[in-house]
Amino acid sequence: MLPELKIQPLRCVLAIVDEGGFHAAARQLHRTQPAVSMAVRELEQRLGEPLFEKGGKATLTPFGHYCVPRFRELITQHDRLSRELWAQVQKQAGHVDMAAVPSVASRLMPQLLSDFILCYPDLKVSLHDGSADFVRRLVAGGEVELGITSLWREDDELSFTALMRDEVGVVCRDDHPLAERAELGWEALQGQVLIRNGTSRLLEATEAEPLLAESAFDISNMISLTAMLVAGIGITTLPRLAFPQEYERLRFIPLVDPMVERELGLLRPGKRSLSPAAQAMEAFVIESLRARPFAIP
Amino acid sequence: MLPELKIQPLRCVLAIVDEGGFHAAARQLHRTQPAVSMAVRELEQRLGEPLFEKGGKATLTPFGHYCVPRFRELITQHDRLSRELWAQVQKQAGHVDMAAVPSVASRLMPQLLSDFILCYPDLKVSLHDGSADFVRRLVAGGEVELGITSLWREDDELSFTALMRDEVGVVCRDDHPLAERAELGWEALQGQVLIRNGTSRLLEATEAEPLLAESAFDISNMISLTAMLVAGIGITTLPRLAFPQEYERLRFIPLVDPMVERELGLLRPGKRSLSPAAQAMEAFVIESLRARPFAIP
DNA sequence: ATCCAATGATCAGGTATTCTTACCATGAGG
DNA sequence: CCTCATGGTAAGAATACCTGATCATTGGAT
Repeated sequence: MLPELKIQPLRCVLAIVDEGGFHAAARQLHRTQPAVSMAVRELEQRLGEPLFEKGGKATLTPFGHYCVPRFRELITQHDRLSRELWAQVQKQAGHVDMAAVPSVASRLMPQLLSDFILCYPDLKVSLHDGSADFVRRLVAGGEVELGITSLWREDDELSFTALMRDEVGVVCRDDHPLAERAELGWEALQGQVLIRNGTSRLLEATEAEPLLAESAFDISNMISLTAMLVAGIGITTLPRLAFPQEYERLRFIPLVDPMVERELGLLRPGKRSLSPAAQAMEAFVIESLRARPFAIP
Repeated sequence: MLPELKIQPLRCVLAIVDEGGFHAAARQLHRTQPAVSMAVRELEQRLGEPLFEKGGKATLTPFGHYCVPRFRELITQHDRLSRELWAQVQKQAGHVDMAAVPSVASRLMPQLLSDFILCYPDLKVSLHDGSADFVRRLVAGGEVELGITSLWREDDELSFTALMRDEVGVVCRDDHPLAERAELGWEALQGQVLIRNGTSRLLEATEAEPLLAESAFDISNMISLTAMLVAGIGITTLPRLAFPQEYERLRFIPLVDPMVERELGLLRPGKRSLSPAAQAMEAFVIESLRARPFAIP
């Protein structure tokens, strides 16, 4: 019933009008002149009404005059869309929603993002941060496309790419008896006031697990935790990256017996694919973190 | 450089999304399922980015989600335009600019237009009126598409279709000595006060031409002319259709010696073609006036 | 007047595109 | 385990499309 207008014939008509002739139009369109003639004729008989006068010159009929601005409008819309999609695919535009664990968000992401926008100046990035589980839920729920986190629970809906090792150490105030030690074994911590935190479960299923039973506090908030450490109330264990190095009085002593480390990496939806912008970010994150100390090759 | 998006593949994508599957989409589009698959694949590799996830079900990628509303927008625009053009061609919409000589405009057009809009309820008509020469100039200049007028000068830019004969007669007041005559020859008018008007040149090159030399007045405005006739100041000649029959005291006496008549007909651009709406009007005018008294078959 | 250059139109031919028919792989449910 | 649904794949056919050569007409120049 309704005629299906194709883009190219419309473009032909506009070219004829703009260039003022079939030959010139053909030149502009990189076609031969008969192609232009036939495209127009096909369009005309599809519409059931001629667009150009029959005699010699390329003159519009009244109906043609009526059509041209409308054709031009549709072509403009088409080209705008085409350019827009192309920009997306070429990563010259787009948006990435991502999430990271707080230590990564504050210690790695600033540099990483500022490098990223140098490569892709027109991409926009939104960064959420929260616990590893929070990050996992954001990725699984599709609210963000990528997460940088540590994974402890396998999930076949998601795919995890390990990128960095982050060793666990003991954090205490500089006047603590253990503060000057270069490294520690877990036995040295027995009897100490140990404050649990969100990362403490890394010690589970290791030789150091008995320590967890002794701990009196469990502080998940990082600000509160550091306040307690600075006040000398106790000690805690943290991955190195989560150690708040901006506090002068706190010390980080690697735990070597047992050696405990978390694997930080990139979490992405396993089945679903990524937006072009997120693909760029994914590749960029992997390349950046692989080039760092403690990287997992 | 920029990919040329075709309408049909986009429609495929929307159908898949709306119907929730390739098979259902194919059914809706009256295509086979492989055609849909291939259309999508072709579009995807033209964009350089998949729109649907690869595994089994018809699920959009993030890029697909990004595209669908934009595709829908473009398709909507396309369909709107398509419907609009179709309505024009089918004469279900459109506009006719036309012009007519005053006698036609006031005596024939009211009925004709009211009949016309019964046939084409959605067409709009603009009617201008003026002297025959004014009508000719409007048509020649493209300001109106059709004119109904009498033609005395040939013009190969325009094409004229004669439709009605309109005989010239003498108009006088009911108490005039000639008022009761059933018909007149030109000799009977000698010595009368003859008022020229815009139609008087019809007498030129006829036996009655000497009368024109005697006339003292030349009144082109119809209101003024009738006022003078009603006042009994003189008599004039007019085609029957231009005779203002609403004035009870005026009489129309056919001039039979010589028999003078004008041909009223339809004037249209000779070379240029007409808009669909004007084509409808042209055919309607010809058919209507051919069915009238004094018609020229 | 006559030639000439330029314009569109036309037609035959080959090439691409795009549809269909038939068949395959996979996964969910009985 | 079988069946029915999904979508994907391959080969043939129909269609659309472009090209190259040729023709008819027109408007200037000579």
